[in-house]
Amino acid sequence: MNTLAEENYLKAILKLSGKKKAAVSTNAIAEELETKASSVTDMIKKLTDKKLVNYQKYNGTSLTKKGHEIAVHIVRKHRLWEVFLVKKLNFQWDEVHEIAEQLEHIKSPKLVEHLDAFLGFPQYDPHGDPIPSKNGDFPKSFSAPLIDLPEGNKGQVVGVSQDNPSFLQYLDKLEIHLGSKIQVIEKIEFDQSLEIKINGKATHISPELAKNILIKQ
Amino acid sequence: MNTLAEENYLKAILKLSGKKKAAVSTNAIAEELETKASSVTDMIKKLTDKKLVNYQKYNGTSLTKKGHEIAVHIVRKHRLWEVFLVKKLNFQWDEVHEIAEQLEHIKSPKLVEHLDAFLGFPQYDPHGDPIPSKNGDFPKSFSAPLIDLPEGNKGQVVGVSQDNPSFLQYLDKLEIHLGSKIQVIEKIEFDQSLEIKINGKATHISPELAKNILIKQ
DNA sequence: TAATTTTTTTAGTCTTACCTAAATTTATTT
DNA sequence: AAATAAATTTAGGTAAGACTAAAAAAATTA
Repeated sequence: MNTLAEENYLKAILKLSGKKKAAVSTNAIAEELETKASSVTDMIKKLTDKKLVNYQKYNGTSLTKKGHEIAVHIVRKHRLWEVFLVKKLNFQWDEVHEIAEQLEHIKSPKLVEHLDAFLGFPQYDPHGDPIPSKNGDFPKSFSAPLIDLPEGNKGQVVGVSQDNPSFLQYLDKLEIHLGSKIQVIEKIEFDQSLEIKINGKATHISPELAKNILIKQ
Repeated sequence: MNTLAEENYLKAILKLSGKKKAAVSTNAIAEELETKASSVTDMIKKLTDKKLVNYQKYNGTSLTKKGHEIAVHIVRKHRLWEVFLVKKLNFQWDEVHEIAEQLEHIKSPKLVEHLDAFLGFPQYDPHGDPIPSKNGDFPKSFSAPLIDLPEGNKGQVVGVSQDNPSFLQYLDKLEIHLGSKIQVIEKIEFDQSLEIKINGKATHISPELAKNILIKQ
């Protein structure tokens, strides 16, 4: 069994290595976990001993098969709990991340499977992120950042690529939710900002925002 | 905010001190938490500094008002989660204690209140134990151990005073559940065992069992 | 390529929460 | 009341996981 700290390291490495499973730098992990590089080196050595990561001095860290499985399972729990909080306990989508950070570490395989069934085997969490199955498979999702949508095209919001509350609250204010239909009216070349139409209303949004909204056409 | 270890100590002291809020011995705490007396002394000093317990060398430990509040709140969370696991996730009553031991430490006041509402503000957990309110008040319950019921009398099972799985599974086997009606046919003076009638069937049970079944007449 | 900067690792500490062994206090017997 | 036993505390140590400061390696710049 793994400690809370170990689980958080595995999760951070998964997040940073992305789909290509690239090696992750010590500094990147330190920044992600808001800790110091020296602490990361210590922990990485421990995870290496447990065969959860591959590590060579000065050369970055990647997850082993076992480490990857564990990390994905934590993500599964995190996202299932988020669905529970929003769908069953009526939380807002910007309130659930922190609580799910705690709940994801509860250890009981049976609990996860019962929760999954209770929620009706959801495929996406309240932010549109895919929920891995029991076996670690992610549902396929075809989406792209709003900023890549060509001028004139329409699409539907299927996810967001951040979960910090201020970002999510701003989306709420703009009345942009999962399922909202957005049309790109104009792409301003000067600063990459966008003129969009949402719920019939025209709005102007920054490229920073548009990068973090995921669209399915 | 308190650590997991601190919370477990407060909970243990609450459990051991009972309704009279009696001072609890160092050894009793050590046994309850399966640790050593010297470790208990260490932690009690820390809790004293935080003004969560009253402690005088060689004279036992009791909870302060603040310590009592925290401990009761943990019990509240534990029991609400047990209700959730049994009522919503279809767990058996002997499976939930361990998982609730983890869930009770999740820190989010809003989560507890939303969960309480979601469950319909239950007053008792799946073992018949009273769930303290948000303010720490326990619902009144009039119950007594089955062993104290006089010969011939009938009563209804409203609770159990243990939650270890082997005890609960044995009750299931005997078809004794919350709400079951029991009549004491005969009290055997020799070994304090009981002849009882449950669901029309006569059964013989040990005094050890009868002490841990709570009855309302 | 040499010098400088950045990244990473090592070495040595700190705190939490546990431990064992020994000392001390309290309780129980004789 | 003295002797013994039991309970409790103190003293000193350990492992996990963090830290700072210094050393070493790698990357970048001049």
